[in-house]
Amino acid sequence: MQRTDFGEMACSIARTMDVIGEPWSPLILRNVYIGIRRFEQLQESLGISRKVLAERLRWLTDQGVLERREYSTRPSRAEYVLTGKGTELCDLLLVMVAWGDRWLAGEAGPPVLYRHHACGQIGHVELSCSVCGEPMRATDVDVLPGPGSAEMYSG
Amino acid sequence: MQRTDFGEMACSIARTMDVIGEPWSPLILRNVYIGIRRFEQLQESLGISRKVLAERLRWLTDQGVLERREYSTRPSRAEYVLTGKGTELCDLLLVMVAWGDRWLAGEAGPPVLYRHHACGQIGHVELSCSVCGEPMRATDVDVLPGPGSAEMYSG
DNA sequence: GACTCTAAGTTCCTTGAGGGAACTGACGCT
DNA sequence: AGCGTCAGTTCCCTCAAGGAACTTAGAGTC
Repeated sequence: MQRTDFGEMACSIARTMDVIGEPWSPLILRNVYIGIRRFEQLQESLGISRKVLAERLRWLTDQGVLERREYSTRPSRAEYVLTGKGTELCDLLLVMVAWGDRWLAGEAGPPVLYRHHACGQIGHVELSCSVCGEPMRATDVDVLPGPGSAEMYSG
Repeated sequence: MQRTDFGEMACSIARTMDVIGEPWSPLILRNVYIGIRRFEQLQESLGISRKVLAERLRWLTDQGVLERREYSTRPSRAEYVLTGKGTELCDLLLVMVAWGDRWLAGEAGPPVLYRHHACGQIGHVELSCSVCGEPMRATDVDVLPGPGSAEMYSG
């Protein structure tokens, strides 16, 4: 639907939304991440239209987030795997999960749990500063124009 | 456009997407966050259709992410401010910025910089575990069904 | 060899959401 | 009275999502 081209905006949020902002894209990414890699499986597990799924997979592949890997050439059979770029995008999903669990899960509790390899505990992600390691949230930062800014407030 | 109702899925990613997954929503949130709070300012700064802006503001207000605050009743003049729920959602934007800056910024560099209050340095967010504080990324976790899961792989 | 099954898409049609421009209502200013 | 501002609403058009059916190409079975 998105006739406005977010990809050209001088804003990393808009540009990120351009890549995975379409509905379904994060869910496709999530499923590939947990091991659902093939067209048929993705279609069934998500209940997505085959047409839209094909479009999204092509887009995500074009963007370098997924890689289409043929495990059979005749007939053409493929699975989709995360690239490095795509794997880092899954970090974003963890943050969405943390927020969704906190604000939208309701009585039933979180639908999925994440066990951290390092400590073996069930936890969620928190944000910290890449420089000092202290917590870094939206309320803890000042926003300044950077080198790639076209104009004030556009990025 | 989204005829599929993500809000009812047993998946925190889908439910989060239901709240801010529509195009423009994250950008509206971002602008409110940096102080662009009024209809006219939002419309002009984003170049969004007035119709769509009105729809999004109503939706985000209904979801408890924004609060419509009238600063004049006659005539009706309002500004939109972030609720606690909405402020925490801005953390998600910081992660989108970090990814977008890293993978999409190109030659020009990041369009916006974020200075951390605690250390005064320009940095970006990194993800850490709420339990042990060590880095926690998509590659560092196991995914397990939780109490609110309807079925395997649905959340 | 014909029949069925599977996987990965593609094609076609309908509906509804996004975009844009114009309009509205209520006031303030001069 | 006339213009400007703000916060929307209304109208129309186009294009994307949803869904079902179709296609292609081989594998397995009788």
